[in-house]
Amino acid sequence: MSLRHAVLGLLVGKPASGYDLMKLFNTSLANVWPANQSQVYGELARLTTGGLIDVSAEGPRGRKEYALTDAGLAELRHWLTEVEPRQVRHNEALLRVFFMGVLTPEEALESLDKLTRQAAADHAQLLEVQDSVDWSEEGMLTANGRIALEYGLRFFAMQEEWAKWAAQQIAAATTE
Amino acid sequence: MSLRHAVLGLLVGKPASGYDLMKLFNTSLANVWPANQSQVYGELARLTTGGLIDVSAEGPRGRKEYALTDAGLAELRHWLTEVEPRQVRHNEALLRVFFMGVLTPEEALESLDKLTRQAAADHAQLLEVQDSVDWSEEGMLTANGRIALEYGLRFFAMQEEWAKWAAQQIAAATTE
DNA sequence: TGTTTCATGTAAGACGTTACATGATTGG
DNA sequence: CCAATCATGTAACGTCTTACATGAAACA
Repeated sequence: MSLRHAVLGLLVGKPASGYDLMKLFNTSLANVWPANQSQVYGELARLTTGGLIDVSAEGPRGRKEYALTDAGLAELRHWLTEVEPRQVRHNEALLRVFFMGVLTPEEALESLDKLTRQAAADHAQLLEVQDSVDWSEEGMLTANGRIALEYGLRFFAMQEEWAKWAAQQIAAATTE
Repeated sequence: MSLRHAVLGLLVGKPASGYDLMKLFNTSLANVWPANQSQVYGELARLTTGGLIDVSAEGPRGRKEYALTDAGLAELRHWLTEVEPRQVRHNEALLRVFFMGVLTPEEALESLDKLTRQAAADHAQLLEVQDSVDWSEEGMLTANGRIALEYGLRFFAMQEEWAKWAAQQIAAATTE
């Protein structure tokens, strides 16, 4: 049920419409907690019913701006401090590695090479993000955004190194 | 739809019952592609209907052993070589970092410390797995299992380092 | 005036989780 | 004979994806 907390978190400090939130999900949270439009609008309705957010303003084209209520902030804080993070790792890349044995060594190497290139590309893209963001602005998303971004950088670097190493292992076992 | 491919992959070379598969999901694939009993039995029924697997033997207590058909192996190979991996990263730990700004610095440090300890514990657990597995046995799961395990080791090491670094950042920004 | 952007919502179906329900066989 | 293990299946519920449907306002 973390979508709920993603929405609450994005509303901290500044009211936003479903449309605004979608933009945030597609940019800031794209690599952290993806969500689509149906999900967001549905969650906004449920959060409103539950009293965790409310409509703070209405604008043109039926625009509704939602703001966090006290109960909403309390729920977010409760989740952050009291609720144990559940770590469900569905790692499709790893699943593919597990079954790489049904491929020929050539196919396996090709697929690891693809992974390496993908990781390198993702890494480069994050570096671009890092350069394009104005880190001088103060705010929760920029302060902790930098820390989250660093995670991404380290993650992709690790993935790239690992994929290269894995390819070496396969190559070594093949020529053996 | 990777559950399907996880099941197909586990059936490569050796028929197994739903019960057998559950054990594999809870051990080998626990950190790669978790699945529960309902899911597995449901998927076995669907794969049988689709002709990707078939009942190769029946045993006591209604035991049904399923084996991969040619079509099933072809589907697995197709998935591994032709289907683009979709990378949906729902990273709850990172989501929490994003919204850490609503916590006091003390609370934030506490939560990063918890992450550090968790990563260290996970790392240690994998090391135990590494030591307990008999790597001399030849087979797809052991060959590529070692590569997948290395991924886990590197991943947890990275996570631990990163969480420590993040705590330093927070601490530095606080005492500033 | 026409295109783009803003803006919200619903419906169908796939996928996943938890809990319930049942019973045979093995081993001590 | 009793407990543990083996073994399968269903039901209810919640979440996520994809697609459909609609229309107002801004801008060129």
